[in-house]
Amino acid sequence: MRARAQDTAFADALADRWHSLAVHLLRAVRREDVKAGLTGPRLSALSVVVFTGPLTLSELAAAEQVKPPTMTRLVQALEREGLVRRVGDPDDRRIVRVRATPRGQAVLAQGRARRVARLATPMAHLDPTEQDTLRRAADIIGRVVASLP
Amino acid sequence: MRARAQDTAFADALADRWHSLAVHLLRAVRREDVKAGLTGPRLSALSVVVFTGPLTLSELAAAEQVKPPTMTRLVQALEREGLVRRVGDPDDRRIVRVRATPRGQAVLAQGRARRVARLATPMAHLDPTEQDTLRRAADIIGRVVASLP
DNA sequence: GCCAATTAGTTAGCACTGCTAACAATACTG
DNA sequence: CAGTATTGTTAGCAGTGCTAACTAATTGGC
Repeated sequence: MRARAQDTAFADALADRWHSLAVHLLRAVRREDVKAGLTGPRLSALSVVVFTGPLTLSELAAAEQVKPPTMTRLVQALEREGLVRRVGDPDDRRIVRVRATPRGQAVLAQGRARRVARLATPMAHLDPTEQDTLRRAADIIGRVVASLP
Repeated sequence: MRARAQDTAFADALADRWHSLAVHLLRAVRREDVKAGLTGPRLSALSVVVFTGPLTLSELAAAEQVKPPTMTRLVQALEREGLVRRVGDPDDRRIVRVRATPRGQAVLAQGRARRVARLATPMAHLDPTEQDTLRRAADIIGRVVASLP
């Protein structure tokens, strides 16, 4: 059994490393987003709308971990560009449902392809063992991140 | 040998997953940065100044992958808060060297500890096999990210 | 049924980051 | 020395994110 101090130091080093990796990964990927003609947050929100289907504005804000006023503005921008449509709910007229237009779906598919390709290309060249390590690590990191308050 | 299409699809899924993880990891960590009284970019710049020692403004901008005007503003903010000092170079008077003050070093140490702790705590509770997976995955992701243009 | 409390979304205004373009000051070079 | 290159700054823009304050609609208690 390792001493507690050593465990902590090891975990600190891991945490530091992963933080740094996240920063660099995102910086690299974000450059690609620009080419889609959409900023990161807009592309990300559009992605949720496309894949999760019509959502209320609040649901979308929660999914993107953003406050409602911020999402209002993102949706306005997406709507101005014709990528998304706001549909009122007949039963509860306070509610705004957001759904992707066909053009929104197309733009997302392209932007996503570009963005993912940037990471996917080097990942496709890893050997199968390494790919498997990444798959398992993703689950672990996913749990760690999900556990954060 | 697997078909090319399958390899690509697997790598795409991995890439997508890691992109999403990076976004969520950083969002969680950034909340901690706020408690340091510093925003993410300022803390990050301060970190480079503290660990890499005195740097010119351009070097700092390059290290943070940001354009000079952005770094000028970050350094101004850090200087206003007494965390950093700008020192002119006697040999080349165009140059501004940025160095951390003792207070800057102290603030960084605290903020960094808080930020890292947020990730390190759940990571310390992983079993050793999982920690090892993360360590190996970090190297792989590091190589992938480093390979990006 | 009606008024109060709650809920969904919006508007306004702020701080911050990041960019480009244009500029000043200094250093280098033919 | 004149012209060019480099370093850093200022100005002004677009975008994100927040809180506070507001409107409109729904729900609950009486």
